[in-house]
Amino acid sequence: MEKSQTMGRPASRQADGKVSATLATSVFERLRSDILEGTILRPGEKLRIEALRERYQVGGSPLREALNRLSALHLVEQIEQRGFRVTVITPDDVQELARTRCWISEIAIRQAIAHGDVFWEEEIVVAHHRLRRCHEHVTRPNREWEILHRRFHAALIAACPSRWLREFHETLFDLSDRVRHLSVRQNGNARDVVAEHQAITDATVSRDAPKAIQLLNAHFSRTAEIAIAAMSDAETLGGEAPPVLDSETAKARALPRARGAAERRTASGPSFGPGSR
Amino acid sequence: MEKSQTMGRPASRQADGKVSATLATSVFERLRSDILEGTILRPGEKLRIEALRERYQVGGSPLREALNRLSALHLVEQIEQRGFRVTVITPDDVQELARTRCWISEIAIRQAIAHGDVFWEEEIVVAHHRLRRCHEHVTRPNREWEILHRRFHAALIAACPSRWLREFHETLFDLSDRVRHLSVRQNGNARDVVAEHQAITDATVSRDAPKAIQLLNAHFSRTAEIAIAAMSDAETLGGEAPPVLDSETAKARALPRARGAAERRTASGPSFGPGSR
DNA sequence: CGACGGTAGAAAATCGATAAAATTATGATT
DNA sequence: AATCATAATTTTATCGATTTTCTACCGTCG
Repeated sequence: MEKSQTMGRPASRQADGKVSATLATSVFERLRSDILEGTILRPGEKLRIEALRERYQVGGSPLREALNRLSALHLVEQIEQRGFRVTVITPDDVQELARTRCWISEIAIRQAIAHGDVFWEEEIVVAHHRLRRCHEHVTRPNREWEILHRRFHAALIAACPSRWLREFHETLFDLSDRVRHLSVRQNGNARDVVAEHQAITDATVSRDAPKAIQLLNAHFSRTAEIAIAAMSDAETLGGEAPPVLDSETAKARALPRARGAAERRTASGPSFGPGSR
Repeated sequence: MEKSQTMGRPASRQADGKVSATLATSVFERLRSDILEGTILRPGEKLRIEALRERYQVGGSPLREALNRLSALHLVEQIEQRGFRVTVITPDDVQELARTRCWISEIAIRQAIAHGDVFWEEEIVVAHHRLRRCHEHVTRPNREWEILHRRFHAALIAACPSRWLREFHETLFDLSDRVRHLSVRQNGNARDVVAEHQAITDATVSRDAPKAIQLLNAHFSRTAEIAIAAMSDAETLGGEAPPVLDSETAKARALPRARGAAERRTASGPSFGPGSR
């Protein structure tokens, strides 16, 4: 009987120091994390309020608020009157995303190099050091590495004086991160990421803007190439497969009244882009 | 007694063709519009759920969803546990915003010029023609002009192949538009906006990217300068009507105890936007 | 045999009542 | 006057009721 109070605002575990002040923000972050990770919430997946309420143990209100915020970041898409679903990604999107990243980061890194002080330089070095150390300790990229990787790229442009540019950069980083996670299974390690990051660090700290831009562009492009290759492999076909993910919809009905453990369909659905062909 | 149904989903006037499919989207658009206009919802203004419910005649749920979306666009800022308020703008923000706009639009217009086809060119010409015609018919900028102005700037970069860039552009346009409205009162018209738009159109359609970029940058910079000047004026004057940003803070400092009556101006008025057409 | 239309059920969207936690204002006390 | 306790307000959140919209199914008709 841990559910003593029937309704009203539940106790917010603020003393925890881990959970956010509001449930809406908390579930926003958890959803975001799960979408970026790509293992639980896959592209195209329908996000039914009831199911999410069950999974995240929150009410509908904070859940909807979180989904609305996520839709502004393009991590979920909302179709009016038809609810939310995880945003679908096509190879074209990945290409477009990578190009946009190059453009945005070019400006951002140029501005950062122009405005950055000594502290900024040091922060980059530290961030890169931590990232590399993490790479040495654990072979497979893990959650710790993900965080450090994000921090490193943020540190590079931290001195960019435009908060909007920094934010756009972060938004694009999120989307790319998600793409990378979705395609990392096939990816062996024919890529020396550590060396790439080292080179980027060196060029940036030594204020060589053209070099840093060139290295970053290559970095992003390579990531995109790997992802696109992985997506094509997964679909096992050529051409633009329309991202219509309806496999679950087909088998969703048929249970008018019995839905006790019927939420399991997300567990076994392996298809990344259950190709229409 | 027109309120026969007591609760549940209210009738969405979809047949109207004007109101959005969901109340959340509808109130989102109305809030956005009111914030951009700047006359009703002023910078720094506290957005109390109860008051907004009254004003927009909606429940708390769609209202919170709308506010969450708006906070992702930086039109309102949310402080956890302390609610929402209209985002405050400082002269520094305006400067930063203008610079970012220049950077983003530089890439966008360059890409648009590189990828645009004949149809894109024609759309620009049409958009500009409509904007100019509106200028001739009505002296003072009105809602119609605002829409056409927005469409014109969107048309310029419509051929940019990156949807993210187009969206960033629009976000920044919104914020700038808001700044402009807040500072347009002082501004006489020592500025030939029609000529500026004409020059931008000509340069773009004739595919002269450097020229178009230079003109756009000047266009944005001029807007920012006027706004910053107006903001300084307003601050020194300290009047009531001028766009004193952060009015709440000033008010709180002046009269720490009398805030009951001041908040009531929004009571049960007829929803301001009668002829939104 | 496939397009069409009606219908049932599921899901989305919304409101109102309720409630707890947090913030802010108020008052009392030293 | 500064400080702490208390009251009022606001924010955040749950739940259940309710209505609209969507979707799938099913039988009919061309």
